[in-house]
Amino acid sequence: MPKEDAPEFVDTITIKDIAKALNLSTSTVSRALRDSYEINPETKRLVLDYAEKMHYRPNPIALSLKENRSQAIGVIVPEIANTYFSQAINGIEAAAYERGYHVVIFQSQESYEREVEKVEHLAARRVDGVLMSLSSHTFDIDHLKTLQDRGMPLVFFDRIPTSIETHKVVADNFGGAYRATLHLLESGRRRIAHITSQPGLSITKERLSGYLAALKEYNIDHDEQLVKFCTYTQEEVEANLDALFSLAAPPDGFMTASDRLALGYYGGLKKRHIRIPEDVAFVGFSNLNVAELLNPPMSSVVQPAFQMGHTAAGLLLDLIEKKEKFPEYRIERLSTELFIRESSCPNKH
Amino acid sequence: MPKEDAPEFVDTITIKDIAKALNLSTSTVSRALRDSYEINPETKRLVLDYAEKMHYRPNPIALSLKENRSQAIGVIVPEIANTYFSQAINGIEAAAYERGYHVVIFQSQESYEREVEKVEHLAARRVDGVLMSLSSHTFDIDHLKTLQDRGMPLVFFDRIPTSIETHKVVADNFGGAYRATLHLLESGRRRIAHITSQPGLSITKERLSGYLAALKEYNIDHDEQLVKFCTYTQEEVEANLDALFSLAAPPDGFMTASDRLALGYYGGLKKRHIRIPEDVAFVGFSNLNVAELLNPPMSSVVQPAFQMGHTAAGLLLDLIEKKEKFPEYRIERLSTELFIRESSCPNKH
DNA sequence: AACGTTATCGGGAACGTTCCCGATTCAGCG
DNA sequence: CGCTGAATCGGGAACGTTCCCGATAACGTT
Repeated sequence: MPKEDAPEFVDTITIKDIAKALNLSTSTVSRALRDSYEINPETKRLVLDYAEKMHYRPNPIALSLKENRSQAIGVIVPEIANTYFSQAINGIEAAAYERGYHVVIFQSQESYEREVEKVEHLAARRVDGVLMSLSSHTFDIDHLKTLQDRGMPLVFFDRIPTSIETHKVVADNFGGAYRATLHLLESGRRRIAHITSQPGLSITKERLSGYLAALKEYNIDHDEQLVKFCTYTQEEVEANLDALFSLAAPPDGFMTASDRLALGYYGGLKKRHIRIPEDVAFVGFSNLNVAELLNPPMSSVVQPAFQMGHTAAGLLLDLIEKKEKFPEYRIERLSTELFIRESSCPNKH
Repeated sequence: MPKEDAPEFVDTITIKDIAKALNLSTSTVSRALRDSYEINPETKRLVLDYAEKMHYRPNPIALSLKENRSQAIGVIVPEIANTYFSQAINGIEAAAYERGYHVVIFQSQESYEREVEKVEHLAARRVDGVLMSLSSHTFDIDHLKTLQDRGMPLVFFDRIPTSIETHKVVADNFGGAYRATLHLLESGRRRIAHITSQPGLSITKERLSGYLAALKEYNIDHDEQLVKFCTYTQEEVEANLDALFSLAAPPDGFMTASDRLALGYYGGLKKRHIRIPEDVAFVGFSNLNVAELLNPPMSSVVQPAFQMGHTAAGLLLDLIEKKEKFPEYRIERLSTELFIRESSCPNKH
């Protein structure tokens, strides 16, 4: 629907204006600006000086139209207001910046519909590639398959799908969960609850496996009542805590996935006056920079978020610039680190 | 530097392809797609069906080139990995989304040079408007003045400049600081340190005024040794704490601005085993969602970050769409809220 | 029968840039 | 002296879309 409002007259100068002013052709100006060898040095100077004086800036939109690329990569994350993702985005931005690309950030808000929508948008905007971390409600990934089939370079990080062939960057979720659980077991806990995200997500499965592997090491059977798959509402936190603590054998340890869940349950436990670490030991899977300042300081498995974003973006840019003839898709697994703090220490005194 | 690599063949269909396939002209197809009255309903159906079948999506880049606008607004914030800003961005995204705009996010990383660079980029990319929060090292704002002079709609939020006339959205920094300081005074503290950001920033000045106004209420003179202007390094935290606690009369209360500073000094105090609130009472100026889980729970002045982003984006879009003939620039001041928690309570027992 | 209307469509310019083809000049060569 | 070939520049198409201006036919009106 065309509006009748006049276009903004951001007094921007074009190559055509320069040509007219200097009595040259647009081709000559264009070549002078790109420092082509077939332009007289004097003419070059003339053009360059005038362009400088008039603050000429090439129009990237015209470029995009011509070259069919935008020098921009799209990023879709579940939410920005999450320590892990904002750190990862920092890494992405750094990598993109180093190689002359822009970053366009979208949020799926953990919603499948929003995600599909954002993917459509990015495709329409002709970004040169897409970096994704799946929403927790995404079970069907046809939208991403067709995106890739259409030739769009695609790289996943953190929350990756299993059924798409491309580069993927993940943290060592298995190892992190394994060591965290083992740590709880070593400190004498035997009823360890695992609070995690949607069962469909890759990270959920890997962390669950790590958790189970540690239990097996201690010959402890998998009690399904101790594993809670969560969305992110507060009511759910309460309901799950109710369920857990009305068990005949309530949990004496918590191993939670993600920043959000860790905080939600940390708060939930404190509200119920369940003491940490006396009553239950607690390890989060989190990138919070305030873990140490919490009450008590929270043990947690930390992912190399910045690094993950950086590598993911690097891989995507390689794909875009076809550094490799036959992209042998690989999966980068970056190691996690377990920080042990008071929340999981054996009772003091 | 043109590369010889073949352009991606994202098999995307254009209006020209449809025209060729249906033996029509591009004009007809274009009009059919826009549901023009002067196109035969049958032809319309034909075109629409074919377009649907072939997944036709208009090329926004071509549109941008023609209309000289991008349906996108640019946002420049000091950093994304900051609770306040990521919340504000959420608000911006929501408002933009409601009105059919995209959001392109850039970080200045608290650096003046980066900020100038990002502003240049946004101008070159022909965003339809810019939303800004100044970096802490930005003292000269000529880059923004010329941006505005060139006709780019511009709205500031949070960290606003004084010498540019446009819409601005801020929190009630004065009121927040005033109430926070008053609260500390009421609980008996008399040597209240104020830790704040760079003196050049608007928010710094306003919060300082609030702090001073509260002191005046209690007839307490302004002791400049108690006010620390900070950048954000850890060494600085230590140095400032050293200075403060080697005073003849060390502080018995802290009123800090920003998430970063609050956390830095909270941690610094704890590391020195200075007890909160016994030795010093503490109030932060922060949007941390974990304030309650800290040790001890941290009192803080909370800004309506989401709301601020939302209104700022709304004002910008009004400006872009020229809803108002003569934009009477105004400054929206949203109220802050003081949450009192244990960190500033009078000694218990 | 000549003309105005209406409905329906096509041609082509324009947005800013690059690039393929030429076109012109002029020095130097045989 | 005519030809080759650098050196230097211009014309115009193309990217995908919209829109102004016509063009054509089939009508209905006097």
